[in-house]
Amino acid sequence: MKAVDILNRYNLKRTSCREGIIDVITAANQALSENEIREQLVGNYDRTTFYRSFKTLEEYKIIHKIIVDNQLVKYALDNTVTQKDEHAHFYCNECNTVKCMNDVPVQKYQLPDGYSDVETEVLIKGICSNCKNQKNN
Amino acid sequence: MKAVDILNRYNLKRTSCREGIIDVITAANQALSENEIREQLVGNYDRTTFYRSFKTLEEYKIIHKIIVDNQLVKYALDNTVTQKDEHAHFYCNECNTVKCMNDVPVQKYQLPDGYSDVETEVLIKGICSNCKNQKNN
DNA sequence: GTTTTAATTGCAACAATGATGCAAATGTAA
DNA sequence: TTACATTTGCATCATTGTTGCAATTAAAAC
Repeated sequence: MKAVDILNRYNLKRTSCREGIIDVITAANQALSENEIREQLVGNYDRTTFYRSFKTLEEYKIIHKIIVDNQLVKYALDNTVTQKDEHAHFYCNECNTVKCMNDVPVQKYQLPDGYSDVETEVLIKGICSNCKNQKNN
Repeated sequence: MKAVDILNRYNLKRTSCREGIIDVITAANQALSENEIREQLVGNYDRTTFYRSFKTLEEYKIIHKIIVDNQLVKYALDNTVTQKDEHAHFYCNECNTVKCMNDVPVQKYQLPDGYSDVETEVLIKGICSNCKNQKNN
């Protein structure tokens, strides 16, 4: 889906900053940090504008944050946009990339009596296939 | 285990700030935020000291952070100290508390070819038994 | 195409937080 | 009690999240 369509769907104004952020995230096959997105973005935006664009896109659940070790922040398109189910995230300890594992659904957890779950976040850390290959060569 | 013993085990100096932080976290039956810990702490410590104590305790894996929605930060004793297995965390959307679900082990996820996992973090969001009870009354 | 209106931008400014250098204070072991 | 290494508190700075406001821009109405 094109950035314009996504923005329209939520009645958000089509500004170049928002459109750019969505385009960059869509094009990437991994979650990107704020800086990685800024670098790939055409045009230079004020810090505040950039920050507010993210905030808006998050509020409307177009993108979502993934945090690793409470430091590294990466962004990816949200399920509501990609139409996929709740999925696990994978963080590679080698190359520090984050990927949405669309084929790895979040499992159901059996909670103690009285607890009810609404949503579950799963972050798997390890070595990605890319880095594994490089090690074997 | 007493705070002193924990510090000794890692050859960390027994300072009142470190000891206090560990004591407060140990006494609580839920994960606490930095402010919650500071409030319960006897004595007043400089912002930097407090911050550095946390950093040290985290480095030595005595405590660990749990982040919810990338905003709320809570701390709990680490597995290496409590001797428990990798467990899920539960965040209550009502009372905003975080608990270590020691009885809810992290499940194994089947990753795509080439990926290997080292560690998995699970955060389950929902309603805790306390809040559920209050609603039913 | 022009006008109108509401949302967005860029800027200034501030708060909160993470981080470091350094002298004074403290914990630990000799 | 002394000696040494670590930690503390303070000053200071960088980064990041946030808001108010006037200027600008997007979208809708004409």
